[in-house]
Amino acid sequence: MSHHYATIQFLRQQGYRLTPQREMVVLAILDQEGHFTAEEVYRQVRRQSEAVNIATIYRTLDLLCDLGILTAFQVAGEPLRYERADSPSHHHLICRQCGTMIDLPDQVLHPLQEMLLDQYNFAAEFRHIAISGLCARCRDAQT
Amino acid sequence: MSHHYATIQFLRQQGYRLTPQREMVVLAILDQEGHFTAEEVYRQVRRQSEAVNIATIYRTLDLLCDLGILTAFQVAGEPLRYERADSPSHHHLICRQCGTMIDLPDQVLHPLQEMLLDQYNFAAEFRHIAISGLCARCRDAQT
DNA sequence: AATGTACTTGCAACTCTTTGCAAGAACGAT
DNA sequence: ATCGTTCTTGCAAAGAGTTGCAAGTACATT
Repeated sequence: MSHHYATIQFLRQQGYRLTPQREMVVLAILDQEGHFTAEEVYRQVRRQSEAVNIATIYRTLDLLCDLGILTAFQVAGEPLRYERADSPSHHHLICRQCGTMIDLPDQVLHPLQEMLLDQYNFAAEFRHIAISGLCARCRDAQT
Repeated sequence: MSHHYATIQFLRQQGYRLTPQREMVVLAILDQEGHFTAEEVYRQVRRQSEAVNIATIYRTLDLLCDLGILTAFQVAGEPLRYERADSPSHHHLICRQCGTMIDLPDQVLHPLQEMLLDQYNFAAEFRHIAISGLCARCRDAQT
């Protein structure tokens, strides 16, 4: 899903119509690195064309999430962020005090995942989670 | 923290002023069982007095979170929910196929919590999390 | 009890996101 | 190439929550 044409084709395959707006959004998100907000995609798209409404951006990003091309996550109090689903799976530690975000590799959750499968017979799917807490500095500052 | 007077005193101890608005919010949340939204607290408080603004409700709930009297959590796509911090911590496994909810004792997350503290120096706070995945039955049905 | 200051509140405006609805457009069928 | 259906979009308004600012008030000080 790294080339925009593949994504466009996939859209059509799923029975969605190919509109210029959707194509521009797809192009814009392939340009982004890491995670991005709807607002950022909007600004990027607007550089190409005035004729796009922010509501369409939101709807398209939502659609791309449903199709598994994007994943979304939210840091409390901040706008929703999107990320390409083909980027390596990872999670975030977010300090509730200072807002620092620490990237967390996927495998950190493997032990928990195995445990839930063993003891609860439940196949947990951690797509893109954000764990809230206190970072080292804010914890030190508190005491 | 089960009696409202204790909470009120605690507020004052921390250097916050005791206003009728804050007292009414504290009384209202002690009335609630389980989790509740800002809107629900607002309605409850409005039954006592017209003279409270929704912004004050939000600010007070926010303050009570900071003080550790409440915790907040959000189910995606739903309004933020608050819960008394002294209620027993509970988590859920939610099957994305059949919707079954499995209760999860708090200590299940302890190993992960310790690991994050050890290796990332991050004090994770798991309050009322919902883990999505597939339960045993739906997994069997799929193969 | 009156006063001053700093904290709080109410209000209105604003941010982020979603939604209803009518107008517009993609695309399969003719 | 045209038509019709159905999907999409733009627009405006609404929902959820936050914020700046001026007015109000709790509380320590006198």
